[in-house]
Amino acid sequence: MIKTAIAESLKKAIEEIFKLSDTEPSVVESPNKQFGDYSTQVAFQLAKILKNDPKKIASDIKNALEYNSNFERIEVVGGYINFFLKNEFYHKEIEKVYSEGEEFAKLKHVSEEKILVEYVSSNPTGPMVIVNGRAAALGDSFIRILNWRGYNAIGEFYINDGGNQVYLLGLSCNEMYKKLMGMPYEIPENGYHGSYIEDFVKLMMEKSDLSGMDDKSRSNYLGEEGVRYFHAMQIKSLKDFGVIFDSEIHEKRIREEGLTEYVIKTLRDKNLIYEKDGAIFFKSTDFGDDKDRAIIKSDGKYTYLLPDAAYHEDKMRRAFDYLIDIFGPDHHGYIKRLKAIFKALGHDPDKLEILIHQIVNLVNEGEKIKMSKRKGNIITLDDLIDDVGKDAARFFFVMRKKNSHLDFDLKLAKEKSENNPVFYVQYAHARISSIMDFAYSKGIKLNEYIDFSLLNEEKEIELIKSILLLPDILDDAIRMREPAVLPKYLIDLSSSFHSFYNKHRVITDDTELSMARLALVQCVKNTIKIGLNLIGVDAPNKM
RNA sequence: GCCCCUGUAGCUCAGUGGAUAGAGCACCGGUUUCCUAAACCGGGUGCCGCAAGUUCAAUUCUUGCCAGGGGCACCA
Repeated sequence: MIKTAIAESLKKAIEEIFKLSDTEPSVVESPNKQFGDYSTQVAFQLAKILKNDPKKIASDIKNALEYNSNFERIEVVGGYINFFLKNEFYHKEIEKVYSEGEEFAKLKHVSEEKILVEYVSSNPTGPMVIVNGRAAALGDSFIRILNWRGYNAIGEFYINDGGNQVYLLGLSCNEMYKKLMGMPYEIPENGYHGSYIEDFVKLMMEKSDLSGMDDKSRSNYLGEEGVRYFHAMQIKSLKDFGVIFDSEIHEKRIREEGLTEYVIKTLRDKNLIYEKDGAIFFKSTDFGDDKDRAIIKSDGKYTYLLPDAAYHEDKMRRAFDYLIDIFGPDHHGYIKRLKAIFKALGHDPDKLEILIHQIVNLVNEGEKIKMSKRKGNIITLDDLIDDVGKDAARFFFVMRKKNSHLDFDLKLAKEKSENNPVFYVQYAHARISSIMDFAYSKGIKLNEYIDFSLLNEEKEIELIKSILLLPDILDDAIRMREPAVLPKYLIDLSSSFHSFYNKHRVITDDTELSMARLALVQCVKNTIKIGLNLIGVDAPNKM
């Protein structure tokens, strides 16, 4: 917010002196204290346009700016303009933050746009695995941040309960049933092999009499029931992970409502499909794809793309203005064809944004754990939560940028308590709670007049600066679609706090100063709590 | 063969056109009669994978190459 204010006044000054209206001056935090609090290199950019010495331009701008009472002074070094802010500026700002309390940095209605974020959407054929946890943490945090900053976003889970995998799940379960009954069996190669299949079938054998059914009806039955069972299991895991979806959409419903037929008809009317070898192909190459994609197989069954296209049609019919899909790395090749068919259906492809996150490797004792869903040796999200806790898991998943290949070291995470950043941040919060309790026991309360101008120590100003960054950080997270900036910020903020704490006492004999400092750490506490909540991590008062 | 991601300190990673490239961990030393020592303070490391190009300015953008990971269906 400070940056944009400075940028605004720069823009004004530039307009005045040089009659240039379309410059967007970038203001950055100074890399070094000797260069002030903020600085801009706009003079370098203007040098080219104005064909003049950046030094001269910088000092001209400086002269036009000096009326601003927020600045202690403005210095020109080379072509850089460095801003030194008065402490009074920070006092005013922290007072505002203080009055906002736990609503700090929260905005109302910056946009009327309805945003739909689809994420996780794992097949209901087994438990949640680790990589789903990454998608869940990423999507949920992103939605929370969007809404905190005044956007209108909801999260949705798409349940693939209408396609081939339901059939395969049924087959696999039926073969498992036969195995458990001591009959000859053969689990299909591309079927599901995990021990969770056995658990499920055993449960079903207790619940109902499967022996009276023939293979086909038993297979169908187990497939249908299995999808329900595993979906419920997944939703439960996500809930334990702090992720709750605003909406769930069933592929089955999409099919039943005739949306798939609508897609076929629309594409046929536009002459965008053709038959080849008994299958129906969509001309995705017309939209930049590498090759045309089958939407109906020669056996008459739909490929994944067709109902998914219908699902996206459904999203648009529900009057969303902007769609974001968060997919795993194995779906990157799918982006082109999905966007292609989305466009073919008459929608603006710029309204559909697809984000890809990278894989998660589990590492233990320095060795990667090889997992194979097919072979059934998987580690589930539940296992991870049991192992390292929800808070650590969520913090870690979000801490890395989505494009990084995340190595999740289980052993380290388990024994982590001493070097785990999530504890570092939570500890700062708990520590402040403790200070509040102490202050209360000394009869100091916060609801009286606070004189923030008493805060002039270097550590105090640094702490205020750090607090004031939150709105910018959240907007960065949104702009870059990268919640990762938030945990990083919280670590920095906590570090500033711990450093302040070790140098200065909050509660002293000086009541006025004690109150000002108490109010300051209250702001830190609120900021940490807000930040942690936005990534789904608890902010404990005691540790 | 084609496509995607990554390559920065011993390790894990920030840094999405600007000043001397930064944190944490690990390692060594110091700090507690005092609000939580899960903390703080001090100590040092870099052909920013390589090579060209664009630019006043490149770790950042472009291209090529090298290395690691992932993906290339009438699977989902």
